[in-house]
Amino acid sequence: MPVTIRDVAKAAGVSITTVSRALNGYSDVGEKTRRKVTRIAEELNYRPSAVARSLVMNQTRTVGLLVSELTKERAGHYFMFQVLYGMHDRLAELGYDLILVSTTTARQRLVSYLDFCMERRLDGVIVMGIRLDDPYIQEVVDSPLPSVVIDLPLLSDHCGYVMTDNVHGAKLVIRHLAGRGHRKIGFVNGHSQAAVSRDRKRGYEEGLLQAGLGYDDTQVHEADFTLQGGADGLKHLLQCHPDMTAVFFASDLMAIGGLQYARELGIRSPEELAIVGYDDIELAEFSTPRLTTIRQKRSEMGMRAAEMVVAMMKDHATPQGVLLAPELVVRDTT
Amino acid sequence: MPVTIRDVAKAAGVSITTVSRALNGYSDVGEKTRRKVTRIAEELNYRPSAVARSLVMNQTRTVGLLVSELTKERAGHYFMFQVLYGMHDRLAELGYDLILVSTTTARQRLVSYLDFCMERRLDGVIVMGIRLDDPYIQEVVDSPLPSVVIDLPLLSDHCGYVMTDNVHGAKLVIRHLAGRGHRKIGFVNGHSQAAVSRDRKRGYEEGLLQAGLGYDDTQVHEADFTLQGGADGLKHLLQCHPDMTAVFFASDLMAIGGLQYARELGIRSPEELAIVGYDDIELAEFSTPRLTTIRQKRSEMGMRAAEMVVAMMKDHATPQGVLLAPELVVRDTT
DNA sequence: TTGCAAATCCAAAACGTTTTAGATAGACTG
DNA sequence: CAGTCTATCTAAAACGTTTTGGATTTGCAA
Repeated sequence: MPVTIRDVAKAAGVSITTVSRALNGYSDVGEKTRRKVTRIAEELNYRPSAVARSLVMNQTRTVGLLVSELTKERAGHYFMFQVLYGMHDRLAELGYDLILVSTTTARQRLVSYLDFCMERRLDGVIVMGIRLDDPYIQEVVDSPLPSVVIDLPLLSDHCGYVMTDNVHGAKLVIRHLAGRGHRKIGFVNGHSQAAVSRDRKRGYEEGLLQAGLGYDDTQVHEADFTLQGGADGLKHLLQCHPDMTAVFFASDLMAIGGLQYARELGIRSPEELAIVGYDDIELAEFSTPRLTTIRQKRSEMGMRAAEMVVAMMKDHATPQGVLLAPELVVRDTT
Repeated sequence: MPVTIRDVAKAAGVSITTVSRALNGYSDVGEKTRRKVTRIAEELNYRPSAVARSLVMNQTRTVGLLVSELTKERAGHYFMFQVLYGMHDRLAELGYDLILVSTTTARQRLVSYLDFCMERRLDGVIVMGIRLDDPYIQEVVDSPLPSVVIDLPLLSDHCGYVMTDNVHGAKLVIRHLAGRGHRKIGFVNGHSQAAVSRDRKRGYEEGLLQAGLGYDDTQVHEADFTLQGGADGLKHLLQCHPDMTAVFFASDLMAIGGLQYARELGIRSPEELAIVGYDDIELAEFSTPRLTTIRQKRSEMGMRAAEMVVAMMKDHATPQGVLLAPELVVRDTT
């Protein structure tokens, strides 16, 4: 059995109060007792129980990560992994831990996501990969639990969000392509139940208008965010518009799928078809030809989400909507 | 403040003991009191505090996931994500939760990984992405905490492992290539500090001998597990052995890197160069040409690890070494 | 010496559960 | 009717911390 504060107190010949206060750096404990207690705690290899502490302090210093993509299609991980990395790293810095709350957990226990968080007494929660039609969405907004959503503009009393400015990102793409002289630009979007899809589509549209190019609904094709979806999207677009000279894909994975499909048809990029992706995942730099894309600062997204949820938890900060700036990365496909 | 067992007891007009026993399905509580208690608990939306329960039951029903790759190179996620998925899913089924314990957490707190687990009173731990020269390795083996390591054959009193039979997997590759008539087969291995690299190299070697082909050290090149590493590896191999007709890469990502490099040189696969990868990540099926590879049952790896650690925790099962069977997936590059 | 402030220390309560060891009441046995 | 058994309930202890409110000691001025 692990050594408790009582053991330390006994060995040091002081009360458990003193041990607690000595170890936690309170000022009302003498210097030599403090040293003695510290030494003995060290010797006994004492580790204060986080669970006992949580009980009495009424906070677990734990935030949940709710990710629904963990269960279904897993195309999301190219994007999510680095967000997770940044998030976890910053949380650790701030002294918080991360526990996984995929929706499967909730479903299998037949309790709602919120109930799970309540039972575990989580201090806050970060939500990622959630769709507009996801039933959890309402729960997140309504919940009094401090929460931050990634890639979905939910703002309420206890809910903030972090995402990239996708409208602007898509506009950057169109401006870039128009600048290269393209007049007919297609768009393979992600599924309509992602908030980012709506924004990127709006950016695409506004970008076209600003560039003096007309918007044509038939030049847009909606797919999922997978390789296959990208290939299918391009195929469909080329059927309707064989004279298209550039295509914008709403994710790098889809763009790479499109690139492969183009290669199969013997269409060379960028000579015959310019291609632009979105996200700047690692693969974008290593595809052949290297993919022009919009960079999202993924690990920063994670960090900002972590910071916001912590601020809400400990300083009762009011939730905010954070929009990160996208960045055009020009490589070989344009 | 959340509603406690005391509130329920008061509202139901019984003792807290009875509430506890009613809700936990004990037999020494009358049917009508049970119904009443259940109803009231429901009405008050009572959620028993997992932390209070953990304290008194002396178990947190939480296992830690220690993954070192979360912090450094992130090539690992193509492989790890689905392992994580299977692991988390099975753990949830078994009533356990997963908490992230990347090494950054430990480092930033200046406590060892084990101390972290002790403080949080984790019931067990699963380790992934660890290297042979990782300092944590010793801690894991020595620790009395039930642990399961993925892709590293560590077996001790409290430590089991789950991995694919990599020797066999590599042999399958060589047998397949030899069967296709290849006489000179190169090997781009992962870094030497991965246990899987050693095994795959051994399988490569034994496979060659069994096929009656000689083993030649200069036909092996060691890289990291990245796209770039694969490209560099192939480049190096082709310089020494321009007459090589097939190359086996120790990961799909490296193989895809090699494929790209080959395309740049105008070398067609499989006509001029057969290529085989390892892992069967999603990308393998969508590369052009589609990649022949060895499938690892990633989500099963996660599940088996979950099951083992749970068995060790609650049934004091003795740890085991689990070797999963690899599977040759023949596609277009051979 | 007395009084008082400051510096140290500590007993006990509290956090929200589970579990132990009995208590109470009703039913049955003889 | 006494005794025993069973069914149902509960008071209190325990888990390992933090915190509150005070107790004790020390040092120093009056």
